[in-house]
Amino acid sequence: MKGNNVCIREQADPVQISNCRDKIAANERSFSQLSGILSLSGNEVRLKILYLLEEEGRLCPCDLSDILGMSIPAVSQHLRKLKDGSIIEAAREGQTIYYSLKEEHLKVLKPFFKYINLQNLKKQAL
Amino acid sequence: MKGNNVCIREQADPVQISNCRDKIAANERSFSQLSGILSLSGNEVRLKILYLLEEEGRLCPCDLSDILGMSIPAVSQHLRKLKDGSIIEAAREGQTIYYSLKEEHLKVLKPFFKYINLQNLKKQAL
DNA sequence: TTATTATTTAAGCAAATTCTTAAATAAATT
DNA sequence: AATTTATTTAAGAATTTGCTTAAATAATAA
Repeated sequence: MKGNNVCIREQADPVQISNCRDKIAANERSFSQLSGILSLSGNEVRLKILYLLEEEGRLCPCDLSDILGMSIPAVSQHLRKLKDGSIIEAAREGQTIYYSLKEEHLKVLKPFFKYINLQNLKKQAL
Repeated sequence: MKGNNVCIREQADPVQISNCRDKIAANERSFSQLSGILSLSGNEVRLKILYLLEEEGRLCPCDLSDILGMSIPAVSQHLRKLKDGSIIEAAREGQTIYYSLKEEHLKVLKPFFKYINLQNLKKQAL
């Protein structure tokens, strides 16, 4: 960011700006963590995967690929991102690997599932 | 997606898979809408902007640029995305344009602000 | 031990994201 | 009318994302 091209508003409130800077600085970690979770959930395929895991308890890459109509490597790569973000966990059972939601970030995710199901109810009420 | 490279599990439950497909199909619009909001909020800069608008009521690009320490065009382009997504709205006042949160999607956003403030309280409790 | 099944990994590519810089609007001031 | 101020827009570059295809693991079955 260059110094010029900057507007120095006369009406700007330096106290407000300073307070805002403090608020941002005080929550830097939270913004980083939360935006991480949100950007993972903000992909339509991954949001569907999370919703399905909530509904079904656990699912394997093979079934997810079947349900979502996309290739297994594509699904697997989404699952890895979610796992890297500590949003889901894997449990092996023979050759099959079952993925499920981790408790850790469920509080952030639950409202999303509620939103989806609420929209569905509204639709059915018509 | 190619037909081969597909695993046809013997233990796969065709009824479960069919039900899952139905659930996804029934909520296609909701997934699209919600993932849109989440991907907008999933950028750290935009999440900060949304948080600041919630805290302050309204802010202009100039002040946001100052608070966040980034160029005005960069901020302006984030604001446009948020406006295109109906998450914020603009109100002109002379040369200054004030942005604020729209009521429409506040229900989805509110938990994020609560999360940030809760983390902050936890930190202060130490 | 060889083949099959379920999954992951890696390389490559097209598209999307996010910044920078420079130029264009648009309102207020001189 | 010309200048300043606040903001947007556009073009370009670096990075990230999300798929495809092919090859690599890893467990089970023949």
